[in-house]
This record gives sequence, C-alpha cells and structure tokens, in this order.
Amino acid sequence: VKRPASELESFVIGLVWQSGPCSAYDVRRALTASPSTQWSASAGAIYPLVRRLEKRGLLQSRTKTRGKRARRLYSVTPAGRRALRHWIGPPIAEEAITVTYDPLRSRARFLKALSKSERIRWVEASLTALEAVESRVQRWHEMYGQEPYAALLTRNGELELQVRRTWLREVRRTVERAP
Amino acid sequence: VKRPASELESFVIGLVWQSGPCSAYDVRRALTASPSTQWSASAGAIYPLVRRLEKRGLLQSRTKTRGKRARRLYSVTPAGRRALRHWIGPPIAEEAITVTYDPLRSRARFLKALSKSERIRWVEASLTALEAVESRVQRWHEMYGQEPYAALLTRNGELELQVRRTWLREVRRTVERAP
DNA sequence: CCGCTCATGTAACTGGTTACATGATTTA
DNA sequence: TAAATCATGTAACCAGTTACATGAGCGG
Repeated sequence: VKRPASELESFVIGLVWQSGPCSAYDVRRALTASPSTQWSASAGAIYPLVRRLEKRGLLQSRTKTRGKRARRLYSVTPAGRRALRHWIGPPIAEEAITVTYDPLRSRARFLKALSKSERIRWVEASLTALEAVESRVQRWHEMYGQEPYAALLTRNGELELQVRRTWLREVRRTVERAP
Repeated sequence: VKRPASELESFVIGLVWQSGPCSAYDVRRALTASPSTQWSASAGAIYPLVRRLEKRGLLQSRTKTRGKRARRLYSVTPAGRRALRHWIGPPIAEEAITVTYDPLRSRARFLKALSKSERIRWVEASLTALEAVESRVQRWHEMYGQEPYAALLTRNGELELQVRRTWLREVRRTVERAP
C-alpha cells in the first residue's frame, strides 16, 4: 500500500523519530503538549494510526515489559525516515502551501451580522482570547524551548500572535469608522 | 437535534446569509474562490450539508425553475441567523482560540531530519511557495476586496504572509549557524 | 454537433471524534 | 485502601474526501 502519509501520520512519524523509541501514549502526550489544537490526540486516533504505520513498514515496534504491563515501543524504520524527509520536503508539498486557517478571521468575515456595539465587543473579546493562546505558547516554550529549532517554533507563535493583534486593532478601527 | 453547528456549517450559513438566496453551487464557488484550502468545497460535502442545515431549521429553500432545470435556492432562517451570531460571538468559542495550523511550521519542527544543505534548500523552497499563496490572496482581493470588511480579510492574509517570510528568514539564519 | 462549464447530486470510503472499558501503578 | 493517573485499547459514529453519474445550457 503506497498511499502518501497524511499530515497527522507524518507528524507522528516525526515525533517518534525525535523521541527515540517511544509508546503511542508518549506520542499522545507530545501532541497534547503542543499549543496547536489541530489534532485532539485522542486514543482512538493514535493507537490505530501507529498500528497502520507499522503495517506499512514506516514504524517498527518492540514489546518491553515493565512490571506486569507490556509496553509497545515504536521507532522509525529507514522507510519511515525516508517518508518523513519526503513529507518535509523540499519540494514543499502542494497541500503545505496554504493560507493558514484562522477561526477568528473566518468569523470576522461575517462581522456585519452583528450590531456595531457587538462588533466592538467582538474585537475586544478576540484580543483577550489571544492572551490564552499566548500563555499556551509560553508554557510549551518553557518545557521544550531550550533547543534552537524548538525555539523557532515558539518564535513563530510569538510573531503570529503579534500580527493577529495588529490586525485586530485594524479591525477595530474599521468597525469604529463604519456606520 | 440541538448539536452546535460545525465550523464549516457555520461558515456556510454565513456565506448564504451574505449572498442572499443562493444555491449550494454558489456556496461551493464561494468556498473555492477563498484562498483558504481548509475545505475542498466538494459536492459530497456541501449538498448533504445544506440539506442537514435545512432539516435543522437553520436554512430554508425554495425551488426556482429556470428553463427546464430546478434550482434550489437557500436562505437563512431567523434561527440560522441566531446560530450565525452565536458562532461568531462574543463570547469567542473555545475552539476558535487556537494557534493557527501552519504546515510549514509543522515541517520545520523536524528540519533536523535533513542535512544542512537540504535545510537551506527547504527554507528557499518555502519562501518561494509563499509567493503562490500571495498571488492566491491577491486574486481573491481583486474579486471581492472593494468592500471594507472584505478588504480586512486580504489585509490579514498580507500580514500573515509578511510574518511567515520574516520567520523563514530567521529559520535560515538559525540553519546557517548550526553545525 | 462537440465539448465545456453549470448544476445537482449519490456511493463508497476513511480518518478522526467521542465515549467507553480495563487493568496497572502511583499517590494521598 | 481509595482515588487518581498511567497506559492501552475498542466501538460506534460522523463529517468530509474522492470518484462517479447525469443532464442542461451555451459557445465555437
């Protein structure tokens, strides 16, 4: 079966590659810790996923017994490593070349459905909401941000937040001017 | 059935609200025109979706015959309007408060899986890829960007692109410095 | 009249969701 | 020892995907 690995699958291969031999549960924790809420990291997603990847030969597992409990530790096979590199690129995959999806932007598209005063309250609420995002990024940074490549991810989050704030303030100006 | 409308469902309600009575096909075109690739706007997604929304009382339809062909024109019901406003907020829904998902950032997380020269090539390729995104935003702007609220969306795209470029250049510096 | 786009759908699949189950291990 | 959390899963569901089908209308 030579289907290209999905975004989540590839990401999981990456996580396993990064954390050496690790369990599905470890993968779930890494996904949960990540500030992105793109994936829920639910057991129902991850356990079947790693099985799938093993069946395709991208991951391999050995069972390690600790106490009475058997743990299944996954690591990346050479084919998995190739798949990872292929996913990362270059070339950059078509589906990676996108405008990022911002739920706030989506909602702003229909701001006219609100009354003027509500629009302003919406902007304020959004600015406040971004503080929650900020602390999520911060928390992740404190945990993993030592390493220079990891720090780049935090930096991305910071810059993104900055720009969303700037944008929201522009939205506010527009809202205030409009009738 | 009082389940909260999904992100796509709510967005579609918004589109129908914006474009007055319109067909499922119109919705699909609006989604296709949007620079975001979050949704494929496939027929298999949209036709069942609007039916669903009609069954829930958020949309209503009347059939209009033009020539021999029957078109089903949807419009938003008062309940749909309420649902739309509820989705937009305030308060901002939990699931809207997120770090946006950026496939390039995801990939950058595993840049160490590449050789140094490939990392640099990756950054260059990413910068080039963003040009495609830029033209997509530009195209949308030319079509719909007259109206001030629509223009804000383009502005968001512009700012986002700027920041992603800035960030990629920082990545390049990090890559160049690293062993 | 041919081919393209308009327009409306259906069918099969699939990847991810929520919710549940279960037992081991740790901590209060 | 009771409660919490670690750890591994399964089952049912569902929304969105690709792929296909069908026919109208229109421009060359």
